[in-house]
Amino acid sequence: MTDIFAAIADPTRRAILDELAERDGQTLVELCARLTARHGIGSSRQAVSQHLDILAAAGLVTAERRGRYKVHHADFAPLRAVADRWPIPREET
Amino acid sequence: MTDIFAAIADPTRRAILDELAERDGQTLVELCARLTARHGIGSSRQAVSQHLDILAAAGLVTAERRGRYKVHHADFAPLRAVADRWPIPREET
DNA sequence: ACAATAGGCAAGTAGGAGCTTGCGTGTCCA
DNA sequence: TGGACACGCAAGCTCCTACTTGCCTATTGT
Repeated sequence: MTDIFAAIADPTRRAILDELAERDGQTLVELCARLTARHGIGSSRQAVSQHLDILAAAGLVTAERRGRYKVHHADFAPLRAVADRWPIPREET
Repeated sequence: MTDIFAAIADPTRRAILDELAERDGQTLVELCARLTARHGIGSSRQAVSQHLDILAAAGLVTAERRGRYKVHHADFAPLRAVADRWPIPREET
């Protein structure tokens, strides 16, 4: 279990979480395609795979094998540690 | 205004925010002393100063001159962008 | 006035993070 | 059954980040 703050520090990893939040259960190549098409991120398959490893190590992503595919799911629960660490003032005006 | 996610990615910077959350209005040398004493962080004065620059660039820290001192304040409002980006599930069961 | 204190600026260094490259393994379909 | 597809593993490279080093300015107190 690595540092969750470091996990969300990278823009590409944040885009991956954005993608999985919008459409859960994507495969690796699917993520690559949509990152390129919708986020302007031209990362290679290996690069995205390494990012997924880091996200998984932080507990933010889980994966299950489906035959020759590997389906990825996002779990945002660990982000509570980020949101609750400091007293964020209420949305006001 | 630099990346707020990168700003909170460093453990030393998080400790600085912790310190300012607990005791607002500390000076640079004060922060150095308390980081060493209470967080086991032996960063030099210049290192902490550079961290404060990064936190200020992210809008998380403001500072005001008080004679020969410089007093630092934390502002956690920008962290809403972090807490609100993804749907964090409610404290479960 | 002078020493001590608080902080600032800038160049140089070492380690790590992200990416690539190349090849290997397992699964599905025609 | 063979080829295409989805993914895994590992070494090498590059660039950025955190830190140090050295010197400087400004303010305070005696």
